[in-house]
Amino acid sequence: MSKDRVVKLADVRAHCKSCSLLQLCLPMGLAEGDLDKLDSIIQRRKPVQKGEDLYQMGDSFKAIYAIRSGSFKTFTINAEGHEQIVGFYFPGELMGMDAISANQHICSAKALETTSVCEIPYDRLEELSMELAGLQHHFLSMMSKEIQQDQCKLMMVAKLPAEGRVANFIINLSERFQTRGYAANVFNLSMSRNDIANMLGLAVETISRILTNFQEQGVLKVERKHIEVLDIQQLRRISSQCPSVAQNTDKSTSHTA
Amino acid sequence: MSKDRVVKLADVRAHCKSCSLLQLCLPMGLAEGDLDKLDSIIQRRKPVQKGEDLYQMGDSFKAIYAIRSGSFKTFTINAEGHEQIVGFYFPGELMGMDAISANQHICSAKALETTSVCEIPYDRLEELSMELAGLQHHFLSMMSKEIQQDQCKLMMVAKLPAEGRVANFIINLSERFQTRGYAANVFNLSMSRNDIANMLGLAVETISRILTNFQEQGVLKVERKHIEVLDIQQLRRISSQCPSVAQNTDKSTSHTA
DNA sequence: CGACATGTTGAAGCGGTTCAAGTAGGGTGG
DNA sequence: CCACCCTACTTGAACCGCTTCAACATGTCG
Repeated sequence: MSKDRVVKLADVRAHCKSCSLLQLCLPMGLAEGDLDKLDSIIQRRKPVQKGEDLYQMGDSFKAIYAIRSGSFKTFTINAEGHEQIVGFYFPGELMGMDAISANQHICSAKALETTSVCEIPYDRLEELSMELAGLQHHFLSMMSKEIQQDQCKLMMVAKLPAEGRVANFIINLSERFQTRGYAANVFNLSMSRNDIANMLGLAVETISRILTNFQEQGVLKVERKHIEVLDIQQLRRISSQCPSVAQNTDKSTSHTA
Repeated sequence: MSKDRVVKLADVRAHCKSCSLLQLCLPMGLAEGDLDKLDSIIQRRKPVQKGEDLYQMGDSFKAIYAIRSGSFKTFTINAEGHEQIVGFYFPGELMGMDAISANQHICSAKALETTSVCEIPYDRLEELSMELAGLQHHFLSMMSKEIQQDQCKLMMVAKLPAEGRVANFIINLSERFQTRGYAANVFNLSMSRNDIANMLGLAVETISRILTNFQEQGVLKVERKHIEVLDIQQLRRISSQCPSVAQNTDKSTSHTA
């Protein structure tokens, strides 16, 4: 579709080169020429409408997706038909990396709002990674970061009481928005209370009560989906306080260390 | 051990080519010649003693480690000095992939028993991956599998009640042992009850009680670290039963789907 | 507007934690 | 070899954080 010199004006803004997420997303750190190579394999999709699935559990794995705008939730459906949310994804983030191993998607991805994505055919990406060391490194790095973040979520859900989880969740969103150039202290939740509760392993009512508490304590201002962070320090305090639990200073296995 | 041509006798068994974990580990699917190339960059360490750290949180990232025998736990220490266990690792599995992104380890890895590892210098691995498509693909695949497994853990901890978590944990171990050619129904826990509790987000006492229950119900035979699985079907049933929770059939965001 | 989904608030119940006490291995030194 | 100690593990009972159930409030969309 790309012409060259003369015509592709309207086209341009859809390319990595002119994308504001360049520094976050897969092409980070690539030289100009290499960027073009990556750009050439990326396909753009029409926007995914709110509630629509980008891919579903069990779909064969064809591509990694980078989000340009909007947001997704990823989730699995278990035997009883219950949904378990795995994560939320925002602009500049990659989705689908969990599917490489099994060669099929193990989560579904549903748009939380009208969302646009770049589709990166995976076989082409592997090929190109053989050629561009920078691309390979950065892709591995993004997968590594995904591992890191999943492990953080695990620790949060395993160790923090309800308040801590919610505080942690808000801080995490705040930081991700900030990284993308949005305000750190004012933002909108694109996901429902139900989705938040589900991911954090809590009941919806608990989320509701905690948000109300935070508001009463002057930590947050909450109005439906609109969140304003008033006291980030306090949020951090709440999110890092373990219940009590001396539990494991671990003199156990460490008769050497 | 195998006597080969003439020379490298004692050496041979330490190489990928003759390693029984070949089909699980990083070199999976490589051709003979390529295998030698990978083999040439791998350094072998002397065994890590029980309780000794292979690496610690904050250490600069130099290498990925493949386990040859024994087991590790990985964990972080939070602000209050409490340990949070991230995972357990067994022969044929890779550790340290979470460190690529930050270029430093975000977990510590401690040997649960005397353990031997192969050290794979990461810069050499990236270089070699540029050359060998099969290696690149398989490495990405192993990272993808790590993501998958971390997400499974998250869902388990977020959704299952205590019994389900323990059942799930046992099944997971059983499957991993089986894949490695050990018995699926009889094995030893190299980690303490404390470590199990920690990873599952439960109290030690709860683990103890649940194991006792399982034994009384005839699902397991438990004797200290020795576990025998008597009724795997029942274990699966327990591990997949959500508490009650219709919670999220999600007619919500899906006014399209 | 009416209908349905989402979110909030209150009250009761329970699963799992916490606290407390006791048992049992495994290693060490006498 | 046994006595001892330390740690891991087990068991019981009280407590509490979160869930569940129920009712209501508020948006949102056909």
